[in-house]
Formats: sequence, C-alpha cells, structure tokens
Amino acid sequence: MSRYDPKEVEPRWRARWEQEGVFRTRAPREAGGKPKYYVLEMFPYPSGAIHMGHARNYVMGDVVARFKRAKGFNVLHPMGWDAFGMPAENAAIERGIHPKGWTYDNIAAMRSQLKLLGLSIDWDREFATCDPEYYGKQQRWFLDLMKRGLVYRKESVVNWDPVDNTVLANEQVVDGRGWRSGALVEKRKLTQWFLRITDYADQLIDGLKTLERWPEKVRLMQENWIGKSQGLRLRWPLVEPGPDGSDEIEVYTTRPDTLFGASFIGLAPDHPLSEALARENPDVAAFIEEARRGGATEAEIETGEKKGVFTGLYVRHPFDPQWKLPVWIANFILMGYGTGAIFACPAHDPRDLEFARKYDLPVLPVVQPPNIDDPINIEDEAYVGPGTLINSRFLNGLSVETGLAAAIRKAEELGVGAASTVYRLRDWGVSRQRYWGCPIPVIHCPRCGPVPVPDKDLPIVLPDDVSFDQPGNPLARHSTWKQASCPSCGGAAERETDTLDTFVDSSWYFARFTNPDASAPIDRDAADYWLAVDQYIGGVEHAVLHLLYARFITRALADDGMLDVREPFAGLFTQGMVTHETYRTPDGKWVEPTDVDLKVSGSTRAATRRSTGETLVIGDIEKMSKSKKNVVAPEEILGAYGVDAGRLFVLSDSPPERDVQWTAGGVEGAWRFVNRVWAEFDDLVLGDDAPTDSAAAQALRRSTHKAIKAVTEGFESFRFNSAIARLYEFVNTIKSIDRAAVGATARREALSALARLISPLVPHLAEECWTRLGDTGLIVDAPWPEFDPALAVDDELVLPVQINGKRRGEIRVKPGAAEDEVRQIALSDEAVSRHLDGATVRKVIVVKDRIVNIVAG
RNA sequence: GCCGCCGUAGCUCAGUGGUAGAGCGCAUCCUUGGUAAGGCUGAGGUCCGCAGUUCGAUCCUGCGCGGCGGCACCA
Repeated sequence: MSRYDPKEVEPRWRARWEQEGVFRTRAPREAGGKPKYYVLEMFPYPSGAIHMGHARNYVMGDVVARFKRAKGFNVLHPMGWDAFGMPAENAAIERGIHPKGWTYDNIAAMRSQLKLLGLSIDWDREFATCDPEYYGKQQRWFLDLMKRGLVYRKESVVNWDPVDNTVLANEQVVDGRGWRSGALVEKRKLTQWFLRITDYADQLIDGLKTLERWPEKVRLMQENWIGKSQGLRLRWPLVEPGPDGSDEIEVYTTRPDTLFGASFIGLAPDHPLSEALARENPDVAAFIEEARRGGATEAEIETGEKKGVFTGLYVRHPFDPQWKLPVWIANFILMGYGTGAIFACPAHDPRDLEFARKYDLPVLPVVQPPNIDDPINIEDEAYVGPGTLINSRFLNGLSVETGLAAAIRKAEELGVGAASTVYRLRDWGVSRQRYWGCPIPVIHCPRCGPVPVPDKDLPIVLPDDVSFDQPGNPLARHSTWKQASCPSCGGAAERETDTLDTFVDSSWYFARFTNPDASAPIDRDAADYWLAVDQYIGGVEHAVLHLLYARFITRALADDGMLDVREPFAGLFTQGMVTHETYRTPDGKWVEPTDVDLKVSGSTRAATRRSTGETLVIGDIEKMSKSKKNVVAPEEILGAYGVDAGRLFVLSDSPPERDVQWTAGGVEGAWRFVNRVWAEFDDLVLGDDAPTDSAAAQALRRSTHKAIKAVTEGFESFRFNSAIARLYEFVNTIKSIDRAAVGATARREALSALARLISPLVPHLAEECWTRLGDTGLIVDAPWPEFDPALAVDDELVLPVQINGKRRGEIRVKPGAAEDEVRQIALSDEAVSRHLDGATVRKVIVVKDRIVNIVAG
C-alpha cells in the first residue's frame, strides 16, 4: 500500500507525454482515415497569471479533446495568445517596462502555468498575435480586403480624452469622464478606418440559423445586436427651404401605417439641418449645446428627460400637401440610426407621446384595438398593439400589417419614399491611436492620398525604440518610423500611425492555427481540412463582439478565396464563471479565503479571521476578483491536492454553462474521489476468476456497461458534472462488490473501463491506474471503452403499482413482460388487493417496463 | 420596458408524463497498522405558488412570485 502522491505522479506523466510527443497534431495524410476534430478554447490575454476561470475553460476543452481522441478522431487542440492591447502600454507607462518585454514575460509565465494543468495541447503550433510573423500576415489580408472595398476611411465622432490624448471606447468612459485620467471626455470628429461589416449584415443574420450547435441565447443576442428592421424612407418637403438650402427632410419609419397620425417631425440635435439652424438661431444653438453636454454617454440619454426646441420650420405631409407639420429638434433622436430624423405619431409611440404632452402637440389616434367597441382614447399611454386603421383616409379599415404595405406602396407610387432596411449594426471602427497593436499598412501621401503598402514591404513592424514618457501615441511622435516614401509616386510621405483594434487579431487566429508556419496568411489546404472549429469554448461575455467579428472576417476571407468555410465555429459552448464566497471584517474590509476559518454547526456557519481571531461577515457568492479578495489561485490547489483533483472539482459541482462555486469542501471531495479510485488499483490483485455468468459477475458487468453509456453520453453532450456523478456511483459499486463472487474477469473489465472513463477528467491518475492494470502503452492512446447494450439490460425490474395515481405497492417482472401478464401479477399482489379493498377495477394502465396504474372506485 | 435563462435535500446541482437522486455538509457508530485518514448506517423534500390538461404533473399549458443575464429613447 502506498498513498497516492500527485506531486510525484503528475509531473512524471506530463514528462512522458511530452517525451513521446503524443499531443502533436497528425497531418491529414498521417491520420489514416480518422475523421478530424478541431477543439479550441478562446485564447487568453497574457495578463501574467492563470486564474480559475481560465483553468475551467481550458480543462473543459481538454476533456473534449481527450475524449474525442479516445473515440478515434484526429484532433487539433492548439493554444496561443491574444497579446496586443492596452494593459501592456499601461504597464509601460506606470512601471517603465517595454510592452514587448512585459507581454512575452507574461506569456512565458502563463505557458508554464498552463502546462501544469496537464492539457493535451499541441504546443508546436503556439503563436502570439504580437509576433510580427502573425500580424504581418494580418496586414496582408487587410490590404486584400481594402482592394475589395471592405476597408474605408470616414470621419466619425469619437470619445476623446484630452489628457491622455487618445480615443476611448464607450466602456472606458465612466460618467462622462475618462476611466484613467478622470478628464471630461469630449466628442471629437476624427478620421478613422472602418471595416464594412454592414455589407454582411444579412448574411450574418441568416448564418445564425445554420449554427445548430450554438446556444440559442448567443444567437438571439447576435440577432438583436445586428438589429435588422424593415421600414420606409420618406421625404417630407419643407414649406420654406432650410438655412443650408435643403428643401426636404428624409425620415425613416417602421410604422408607415400610422402616417395619418403624424404630429410633428423630429430631428436629431446633430442632424445637419439642426446644425445649420443653430448657426442663425441662438435658441437652437443653446439647445444643441445642452443636448451635447447632457448626452455625453448613452446611459445619460436613457434616464434623461425628453426635451426639444421648435425650429420655426414646417413641412408638408407627403400624402397631403395641404397638411403642414412643425419641425422640432429633440434630444431623444439619434443621428446614428436611420436618417437621424423621424415623424412622430404620439398616439402609437410612447416616446413621441411623452414629447407631445410636454410641448402640447396634437395626439391623433389612428389604430383601433380589436375587440373594443368604444373609439380609442389616448391618455398617458400610447397604444402599440395590433388593430384596424382609422382616421387614415385610404388606409381606413386595413389592419396594421396590410396598412403598412399599402402605405409603402403609395409612397413609392408618389415617388416620395422607398422601402428600406435599416440595421442597428454599424460599420466596425478599427483605428486605435495606440502603440501596442498591429500597424495599419498604409502610407499617406500628400499627392496620392492613402496608399497601401506593397506586399514586398510587409510586414510593417512596430519599432522597439519608443517612449511612453508623454501622453499620446508613441508611433505618431517617433522620430523616423513614420517617414516613408509614397509607393505610388515615390515622393515623401507618412505612415499611418493608428493600429488595429485587437478584435481584428482574434478574428482569424483559429484559421492560422491550422498551419501557423504557412507563408500565406492561411494555408488553404490545411484550413479546408481542419475548419470549421468543431467545438469552440469560451466565456459568454464574447457572445456578441468577438464572435460576430470572427464570423464576419471568416466570410470576408472566404469571399477573397482564402477559405472555404463561411462559419468558423460549428459548435459553441459558453461556460460559466468560477465564483467564491466573500468575507469581510465588521468594518467592511475584504478578507482572503486563505485567512478564514469556517465553523459549521448544524445549519449555521461562522467565519473567523485566522490571523486576528476577528469574527467575519460571510458575504455573497461572487465572481472571483482581486478587488473582493475572493480569489483562489490555481497553484494553491495544485500544491495541496494535485492537478487532477482540481480538474475534477471545477467540472463536478455545476453544469458547465453555469457558474461554479469554489469551496474548500468541494475540492476535498474531489481529492477523496481520486484516492478512492487509486485504492482500487494500488496493489491490484484480481484473484481467482469466477464464471462471468454468475449473478454477481452479471450485476457488475451491468453496472460497467451502464456507466460506459452514461459517461459517454455525458461527455458527448457537455454534461461533465453528470458524467462525474455517474462515475462516483460506479466507483461506489466497484468498491462494494464481493470480489470472490464476481471474479477476476468481470472486475478487470470494470476497472479497465473505469480507468478509461476517468481519463479525460483526471488524466494523470488514469495513466497511473492503467499501469497497474498491466496494460501496455499509454491510456491517452487507448480506445474508448465499448458499450454493449445486451450487457446493460436488467434481468428483473421492479414496477411500482399505483391505485388512482398513488403508489400502493410494487411487483417484480422480467423486462419486456407482456401487458396481460403484468396486469395479472399486479392484480394478484397482496398489497394491491388490500388497498383495492373490494373496489371495482375500472381500468388498468400498463406502461411497459415502467409502471402499472389501476383506476378503481 | 423588451427578450432569454433559472427556481428540486442545509449547500451545489442531476433527473423524469409513472418508485424523487448524486456529491458535499450534518448525525450515529466502527476503525486507530491507509491516520494531514478510512469505513458503516442514518436523518433530511409543499420538486417556488395557483389553476388547467391527464388514469397519473416536479416534468406539459396558462397566470403569478422570486433570482440572474442580455438589450434598451433603434423610430
């Protein structure tokens, strides 16, 4: 007997796997006809340390990879680093470390941490997005997309931090101030690079239908994000021309059926006509200025009151030139959606109603709700439901839907408008005024304009000699880097100093993994073989941006002939977070779990602080975060219980898509399981054989094959926790058998199956067990145990017998017993007849192999 | 406000139109030569509530209640 010592066992097997190169990916021709399987977890940002959330993510992927491998697939399971981005520059600013050194040091640290997890990754394919080899290839296809018109420059309004001299993303603006500098953020117009993702909007929606192995929730989120709506663009002639000379206002509406309920026209404060009016009307100028300040963030617009100002202008109704309506500027109208102008129908739109009541504008109902006899009366709630159109001239009597189509047809006949589709999705702004990113490979020539860098000059590599001692983009103030000659005319010119959004980097890495050494950005043969990714695994926080951008880039590259697939991820799984209870001192300071003693008595729990003896307040269960100090570092667990126990625990207590709560007790339970399994294999003596058709042997074989079935199904369907529950049961069965009666053959079958069933979860332990069974070779190369349905069948079943739906007894029958026979046995059962007590049996329902119900009375 | 998910043992969660389950925790006992432990046995349930469908509902349907997430002046 020896205690199981993960500190000795686990490194030994990892060394063996590495030495034999078992996780090296097999090229198609080496695969020997095996079907391919590509497992990928979202690659990490190299922050410097692996946390439990990473660990759970990568362990899930590893279970899938190892399981599929055992099932006979040729598996690709690579790893890399999403290595560009702001934290590296912040480290440079705060600590004077170069982003490059900081990033590669972090990668080295995290790589060795990941390797401790025993993952079946092909490390030969590793790359970081900040490798010039990688981003140089990215520049190549970026220029290809540019040639195809999918890349363009446009002036757009951005959040500008005047202290840091940089553009901020919306989420970096907190209460109208820059998250780092605290300076009031300005709206500034900048010329930026954009990718034409809106060209693919319809495809991206339609493609969602084909993604059957994606969570419904993610598909819905993407559909909402793209936000397709069908409506009408409609031109309203101005009675007097605007100050900019415009003679009409174009609005967008999805409710042309309510056109005869129109009350006024509304313009966004930043609509060109609004701005023109502001130049000559101080009231309008003041209002626009106020709206701009009050609406620095979209969050503020939400809570803000509806406000507006009358412009003095009037328009004519497109369906009735006699009908004049006032033009207002209103703070709730967005320039970025539709045409930046609306027609308001207060009776049937809550926003318009609030505005109309405030400024005493007409409210004319035009939809009569169904099943109501009294004429509709609008008080303080707009009616947005279905109904029949009224007060609407040629639309009267039509339903909302048919009226909608009729109004569009009429507008088109009159030549005043056209059916139009509008998306919430905007083109993807990819410019970042940052150093640590992929340089945009363009040269600005004063004579020729923006000119793509010729292929032979790629990659445009980031200069190393940059300084972070002043705010702004170090590339822009570098003494020599940006000087270039124009590829077109040869004259003096300047390089683009913006770099690409890091979401571009992560939009194609899965394709590069199929051959990371290819001279082209993507090796077409390798990509055709491996893509799409069969199983992609990552956090739901990427449900929209990353996953949508990757889908778009895949399609764009496919249209460029670089790829065959149009959807990169055939299967997607979004896993939950790792959480932990929080602890605070009475005066509210967070305390780390390692400094907490928990005492349980009955149903109450008390926490004390180990270092001081203070009584602590047990707080909520929250995502592990440094700020709440409820973090458990993977190394702590690995040191105490080994990798396998940790792997087992993060998958055992909760369905993988949900959060899992990290508890000391839970890990100890997993550790105990490891030991219970090991005890069965350690000093394994199988003893004398007994006939495999003995009752005891049959019973064990039945358990074995039921376990094979249940665990296999658990892994196939991502129910790792329930697979683990079945394994716990199976181990309990194995430990409770009478070894002499069962005999060596059946027991060996059970243990051999057990070792292989646990191998995706606890691979080190499984290898060690495999050795004790005396099997040759590694368990990672062993085939998955085969399920034999004949052996899983019970030889006798216990059927409950209900009388009027209440369980009153049970009978024993052979599986598949005939209905008549079962009825006889049930009716003659002593407990049943006692409960029937002479009542008339009206009906007997026999559900084969499940239950008998007697209706009596 | 709109959309989605969830509600089962003290905790974390499986599960099924037909006998309510697992792990942890808790209690009792055994072992003290697997001991930074191991084992036996056990208690514990309004399957969130109400109504409906059904021979039978934790499961299906509807209406509530509670929690979580996403989107949100998107015309």
